[in-house]
Amino acid sequence: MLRAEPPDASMKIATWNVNSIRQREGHVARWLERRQPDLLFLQEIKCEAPAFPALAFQGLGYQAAIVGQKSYNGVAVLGRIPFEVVHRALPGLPADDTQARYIEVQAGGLTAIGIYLPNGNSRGEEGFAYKLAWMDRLAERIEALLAADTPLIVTGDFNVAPTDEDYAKGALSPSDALVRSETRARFRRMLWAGMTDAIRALTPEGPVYTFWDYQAAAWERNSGLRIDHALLSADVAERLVSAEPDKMEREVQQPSDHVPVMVEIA
DNA sequence: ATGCCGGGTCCTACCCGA
Repeated sequence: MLRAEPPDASMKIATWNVNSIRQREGHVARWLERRQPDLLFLQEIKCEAPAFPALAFQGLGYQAAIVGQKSYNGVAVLGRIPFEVVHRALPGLPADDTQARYIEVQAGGLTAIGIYLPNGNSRGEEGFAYKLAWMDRLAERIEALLAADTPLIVTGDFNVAPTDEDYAKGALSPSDALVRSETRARFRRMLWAGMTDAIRALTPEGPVYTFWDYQAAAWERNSGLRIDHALLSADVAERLVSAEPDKMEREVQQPSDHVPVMVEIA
């Protein structure tokens, strides 16, 4: 007689904005071998699916699902556990929106969403309005899943520094789309809906950056931002063991400007 | 106030990032 599947003993879920997967294939492969995540969400792969080096990752035991786009954006997930893709675009966006920024999967008893949230600094107020609308749709998606008691993690490049502790002095203008009050209000809406900011749950104070600009010696001056996040539903947050950026990846040759962030769930 | 660097692409100046 088969017993019901017990919850997975432990899961490691990571996110990484790689700033071109073709430039960072080796970095990702080495990181998979070193850190062994169960799921790794990627952002800014900057290519369509046929150009994604899926075979290289398959050789390391990881299957890929790709939501590609030429030149800009593009997200993917690599998994060493079985997963099923359930959405390849954020529900509620206009049908003619072709920007590749969202992937939703079911894996290990969870719903896991990887996002590349619009930056909002390009194309003036129109670009900022696009960011805010995207955040409204994301909050609605989260609220719908929570209303159905779905164990949930939403992770990725949010392009939001939630508080003034989340960016180095001088790293951003107060009018930047990453810190504007309208942006932060929408991030808070996701927290108020019931999501836990995993990094801040374990490190309530002080700088915990995930991004350092290539320019102006930002890494050397530790002029960073905390904009890559993992938000957890309450039942998942109860199982939270660790949530940290891997700063070693900013030291390597030709790094991404973002480092990976990994969450471990008991 | 702008560029700094580093991706991308109609391959070469320009767009985008945060």
